[in-house]
Amino acid sequence: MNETLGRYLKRIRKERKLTLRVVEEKTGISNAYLSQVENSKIVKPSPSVLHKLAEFLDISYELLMRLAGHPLPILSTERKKLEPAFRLSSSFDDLTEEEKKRVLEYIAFLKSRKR
Amino acid sequence: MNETLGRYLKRIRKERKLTLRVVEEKTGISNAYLSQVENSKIVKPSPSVLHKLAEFLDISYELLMRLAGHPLPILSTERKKLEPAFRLSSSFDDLTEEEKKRVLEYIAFLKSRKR
DNA sequence: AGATTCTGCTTGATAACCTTAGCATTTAAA
DNA sequence: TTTAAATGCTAAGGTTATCAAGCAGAATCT
Repeated sequence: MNETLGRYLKRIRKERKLTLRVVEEKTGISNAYLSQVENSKIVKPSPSVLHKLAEFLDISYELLMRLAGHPLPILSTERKKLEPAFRLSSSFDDLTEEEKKRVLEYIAFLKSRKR
Repeated sequence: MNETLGRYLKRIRKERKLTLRVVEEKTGISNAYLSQVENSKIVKPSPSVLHKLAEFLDISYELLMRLAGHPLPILSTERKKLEPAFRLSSSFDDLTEEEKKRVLEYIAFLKSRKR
């Protein structure tokens, strides 16, 4: 199955170990609605809803818009030239040593699963 | 009165000397609906509708989104202001694109948890 | 164990978007 | 001038997004 808005959002939420009700509390979007979005009962949430989710989960609003099938102002292909896909922002430096370790462990974990 | 979506669209259409029905023909958006939008009976047309209008009238989709009150992705000019990117250790490079994305999301999440 | 809370989900209601049909006035054709 | 077409609009209805309430099973507590 290819990546869809609902599948993507559910995966991210699970990765963050968040419940539907926690997301509801922080974003104001009802858990009932979130459930429907995650299970693709709802096709096109409004930009406003997608923006709240992107902000709280700290993921790309632009990606959510694209997954929802909303037209985007600037082609993402053009934008990728400005921001090479896989660079870490300098905010990595802001992490504590403990957190940096966890990131590196997470990378190691991903690699270990490859075989 | 300050500039609203409806007022702006009506002004542009008049400037182009187009009728509601011509716009309907070319965009597939009903003249009835267009009338309601122009007279602010409708507050937030979908991004899809705004995109069709922007294309046909040859005006900025981004501006229409802003006038409609839809959140916008970060503009490319603002994005350039972001601090220079920073590369992680070589182990990061061995990951697949998908895995890199997850790592970045995880870092972003850790950062967001701080406050 | 039994009780209580947590979690994801479904159902029914409301609101907003959007269309089809049609009306009133203005414009243009005859 | 009479008739026909064009134009903007509104009313009514369908479609879709969104919420409030509540249910069933899982997890947790006592």
